[in-house]
Amino acid sequence: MAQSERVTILDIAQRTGLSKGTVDRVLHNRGEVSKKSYEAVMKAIKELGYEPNVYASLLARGGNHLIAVLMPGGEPGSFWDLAARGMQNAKDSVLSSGVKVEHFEFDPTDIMSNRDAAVRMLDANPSGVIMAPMYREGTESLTDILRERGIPYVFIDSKIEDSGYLAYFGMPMYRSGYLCADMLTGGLPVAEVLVVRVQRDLLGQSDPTVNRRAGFMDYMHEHCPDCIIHNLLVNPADMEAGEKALDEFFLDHPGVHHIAMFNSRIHLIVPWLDRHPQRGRRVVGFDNLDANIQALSRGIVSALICQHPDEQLALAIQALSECIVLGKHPSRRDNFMHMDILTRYNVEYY
Amino acid sequence: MAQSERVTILDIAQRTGLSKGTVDRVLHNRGEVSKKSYEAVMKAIKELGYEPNVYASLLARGGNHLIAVLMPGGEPGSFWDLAARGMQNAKDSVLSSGVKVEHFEFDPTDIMSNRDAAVRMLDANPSGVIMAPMYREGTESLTDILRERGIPYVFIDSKIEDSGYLAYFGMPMYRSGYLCADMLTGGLPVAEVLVVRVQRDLLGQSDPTVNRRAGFMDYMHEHCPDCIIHNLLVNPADMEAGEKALDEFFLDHPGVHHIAMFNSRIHLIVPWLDRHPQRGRRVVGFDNLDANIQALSRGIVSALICQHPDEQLALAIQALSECIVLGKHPSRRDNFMHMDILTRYNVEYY
DNA sequence: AAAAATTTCGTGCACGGGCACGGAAATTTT
DNA sequence: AAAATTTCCGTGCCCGTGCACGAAATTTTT
Repeated sequence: MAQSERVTILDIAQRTGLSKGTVDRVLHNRGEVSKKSYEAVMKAIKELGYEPNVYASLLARGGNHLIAVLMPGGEPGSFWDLAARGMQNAKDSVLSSGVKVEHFEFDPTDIMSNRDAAVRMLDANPSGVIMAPMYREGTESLTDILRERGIPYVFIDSKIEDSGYLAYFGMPMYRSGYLCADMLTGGLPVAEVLVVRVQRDLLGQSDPTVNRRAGFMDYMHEHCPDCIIHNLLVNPADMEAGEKALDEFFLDHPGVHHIAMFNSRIHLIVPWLDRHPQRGRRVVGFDNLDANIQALSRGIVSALICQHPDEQLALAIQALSECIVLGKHPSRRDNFMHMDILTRYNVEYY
Repeated sequence: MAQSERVTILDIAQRTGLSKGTVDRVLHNRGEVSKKSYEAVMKAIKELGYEPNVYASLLARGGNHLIAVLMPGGEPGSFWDLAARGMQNAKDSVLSSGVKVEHFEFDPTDIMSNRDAAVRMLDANPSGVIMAPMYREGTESLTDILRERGIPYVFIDSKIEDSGYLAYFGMPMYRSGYLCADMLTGGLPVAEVLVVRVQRDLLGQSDPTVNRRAGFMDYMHEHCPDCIIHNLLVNPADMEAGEKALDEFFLDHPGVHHIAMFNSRIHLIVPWLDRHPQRGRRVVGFDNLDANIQALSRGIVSALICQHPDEQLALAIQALSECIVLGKHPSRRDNFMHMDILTRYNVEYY
């Protein structure tokens, strides 16, 4: 049974004439080993092809690791709530590896809340961190600390360049805008489309949908150069005014039947679309929020482009946990999630 | 630190006034336990919420389990090859749980080859089996043996009813046909469509695409009742004749611009489409074979509906491994995979 | 050269569960 | 009721690694 002949720490202790304690010390290069025996052990490890037994290791350590997730909270059914759900699922799968996961929420509109959450997180002394960067300087000073302490961190949703992040999981934003345009027009010439956008008044916060918008515009220029692209700004906090604006717009432009939105809030205009079914013949939005899904299966929304915030979290947790427990580095640093196209006919098995 | 209070076998031994040996016996219901103490232990397990420590368990047992995968082999890039790739990936993730995965290939067109692979597989004495049922009786006699030996098995791709399978992972075939029709027509009325089908001459083998075809037809009846649906049979082994048939067909029906196929072989007609770009304005097929993907990104094929054979395998292996190692049963027995819609604009991040 | 300080190393227990062996308790037989 | 079974159960060692503690070896100091 050559296969069951596992090389253990004792084998290499015996081979070198040292004790398992010493071998252990070099394995974790935790010092207190003479150069001579260090090299002897390394040589024996190579020769015998030693590989540590993960189980024994986890058993002994008691596996008390913590992965801290620093990302916004959100109302039930919102984008970040979906992400949180994915986190919950992934939790169990790594719990058996002795890794716990804790969510440090903050208010995405409040920079102080972000700082506060970061401090609380550091106090918890995590072995790894997952974060959604929202404010550049805040994130940078945090990553400085993490790098200093040797704590690996991964970005989700968006990333900040040039820091030593372990991995990034997100969506190709530009490409998603391109795809959105294709889904909206069906590849056929369209005379006019309406893009509904959401007012942003948050200083210092970057708008992640700008790239998406760029992709959308480029597609239109390339495939539909004569199309008129209307824009309508809407305030999510005051949809009454928003609906009034829609009424007015369609009074002036009765020929528009194609509507798109670049963020996850397409559901905001669903009540209005419900009352004006002839207006939105083709409606495309983003993200599988509960409200969006519902509108999709009712046929109000034609298609949703989804990026699996839950899967992002799951993969991030997975990768980070492997790094912490097994010391493995992810095979790819930048991971672009695939974009799923959802229609009312494939949504039910989603 | 209430959180680090793991409930161990000794805790429940103490609680019941018994010893860990006895507790162990009931955990693996290996008998030699009086009814009274059996129930006491079970009660304590419930109350304390005991969960076995996988690592300790694997450490002690030496964790030598084998999952046998009984499914067809295939040329590189083919459907079953994709599945095999998914298997390879999943392999690593369970290897760390002490579970090995072995692929027992067979020739899907040869029933004897199937039998042969099944015998070889049984000889390997697996702890769990994953199989793609192709021949009804062969599969049934195999599952009889497995059930007798208490070996759990899961079906992928298609399933055979009424046997004690642990789980099933596959695609909702009917629904996929429905979706195919929607993607082909774009929800708009179409006058004529062409369905290219593949000749089957394999006796005793069931055609998994019949349900897909039914879904397609139902959609057309409901949304496009006036559409004429043409059928063309093609022999994959003789595409020269097939292309001639296509030439003839379009001579008679120059108004057809919508083409669909119900299996993964849309790539067969791609060379022909290449030479007749005006014919297939809208072409829809299934499955992310390399050849199909290529045709998609070149714009020859408009959309592919994909079912992730690789993900099927990954999930199946995952579920089976959890059952073997942890004794957990999957939360859902029949798992319909979601269907992904691929266009040339979202394919690159797939 | 002896004492002190420092570096290097070995020993032994812990982690949680599997399992064999033998002994105690309950049951059956004589 | 004592002996022989049978049923049931407890003890103890093992899996391979982590880590604390203290001892041995080496170097530095007096």
